[in-house]
Amino acid sequence: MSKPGQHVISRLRQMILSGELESGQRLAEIPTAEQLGVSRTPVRIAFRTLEQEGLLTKLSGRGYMVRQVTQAEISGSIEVRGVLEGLAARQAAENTLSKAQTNELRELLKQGDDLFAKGSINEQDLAIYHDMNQRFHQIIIEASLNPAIAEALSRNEHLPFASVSALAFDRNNLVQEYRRFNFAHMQHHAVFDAIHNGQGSRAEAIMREHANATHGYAKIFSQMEKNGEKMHVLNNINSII
Amino acid sequence: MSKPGQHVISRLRQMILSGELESGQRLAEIPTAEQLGVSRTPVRIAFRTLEQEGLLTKLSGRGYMVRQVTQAEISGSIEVRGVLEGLAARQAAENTLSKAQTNELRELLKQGDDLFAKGSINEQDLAIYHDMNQRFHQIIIEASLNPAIAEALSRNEHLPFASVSALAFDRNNLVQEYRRFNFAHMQHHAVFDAIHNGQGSRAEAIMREHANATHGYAKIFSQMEKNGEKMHVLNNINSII
DNA sequence: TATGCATAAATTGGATCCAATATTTATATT
DNA sequence: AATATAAATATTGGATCCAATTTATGCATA
Repeated sequence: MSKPGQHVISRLRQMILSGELESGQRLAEIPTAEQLGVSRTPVRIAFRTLEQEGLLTKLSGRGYMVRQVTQAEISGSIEVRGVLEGLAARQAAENTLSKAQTNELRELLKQGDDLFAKGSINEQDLAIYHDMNQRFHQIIIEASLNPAIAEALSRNEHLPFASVSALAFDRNNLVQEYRRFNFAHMQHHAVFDAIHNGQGSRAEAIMREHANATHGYAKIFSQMEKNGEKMHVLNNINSII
Repeated sequence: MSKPGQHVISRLRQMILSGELESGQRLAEIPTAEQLGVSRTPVRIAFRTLEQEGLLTKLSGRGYMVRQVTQAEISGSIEVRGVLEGLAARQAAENTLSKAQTNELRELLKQGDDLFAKGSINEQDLAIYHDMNQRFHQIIIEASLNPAIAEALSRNEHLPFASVSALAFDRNNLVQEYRRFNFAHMQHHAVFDAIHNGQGSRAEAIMREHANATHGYAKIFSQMEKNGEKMHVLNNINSII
């Protein structure tokens, strides 16, 4: 049996993000504790932590609920991420990248070039690009030397406003996804160039536009919502990020 | 005796923000529980909550510590608040203010005009302006209709990057504070005008500049730090906000 | 005197019991 | 049948005990 403790939080978080616990589903301490094979104490702490992370909503007197997010909230979150990552790009440009950061960013861009050179992508390519994209953004946030950015971002990291990056939600349309991600990749090039040349304002502007591309996915969710389809939002979102 | 429960969190938070618990001070569950007259359980939950709020730092195996913030973190936080409040101003302009919001903002600006018309301010004026300023910013954040902004801001609300607003830290120099706050007040006018005229980009730019004015206070803290003075940062910051 | 090891102390983590509160259900009354 | 009231249920909140882990201390040894 896996170690208990802090792991209850991770386990519940993973269950929410994977969609195993559906958006809107109610959770009470006792049944959850029994299900996980632990006592109420760690579950209580986990619920409060996940509530603060924005993954659970408290229902006074009736337990907790897996948070439901509306399309408006998704769009708003995309905007927030845009300005925060834009600030990161600006400050990274002002601070100058370290040699190691420059090298790793160049390597990531190179790998992306190879990926898109074929003129088409498959699901595996998307998975690869997903990881590369995450790393790309992470480096820039680190290079900003502003821990407050990561702190502000962490509140919403499970939400869908992420930069255009990874596994397409609608994987059936790989032609469209190729265009989408190839364009995002070109934006990465532009962001890097601006940062590398110390053009803070330019880097910020491109990064904000880059983040806005994610609105396309928000629209897909919106459409699903209208069609009455179940919106495993947190799940899908997380795949996209 | 006051009701226990959720109040342990509020009490500890207030003790930290007021400076009663000094920055860097260690806190353990048992002594804290005894001091507050409760059991360990609510204290445990409170510690984790306050850690997530950024008020406590966990020391593995040695309890918790009231968070210490460096001057660099303060400056970084000011920048973060700048872009978030800038976004709020932009979106408020795009959404159009409600009649009630327009009226209240106008009333606040009018009261500010009266306050600064005298050509000087005293401590009481600063306290009044503090409340007015908070309300001014709150309305704009609400008018953005973007809850993600408030959510991202909440993570840092106890930190010092706030908009130039309120009780001067260095209250002895009231002439300088008059200039500082009068200028901030004029920026409020400009932000309102831009929002009212639907000029989103302009509103955002002014708001960002407005937030940057707070850097002046960060420098004061920096100076104190160099002089080896104790930096009750959270306390002072909170008074300034 | 410095260092490594063993022991003691401090501290958090988990489980369980009891208390308080809010919600739901059932019942009686009009 | 609708409503108010009361009982029952569900659920969280707090206290306390025990376990596990980490840190601090002291002692022996080189």
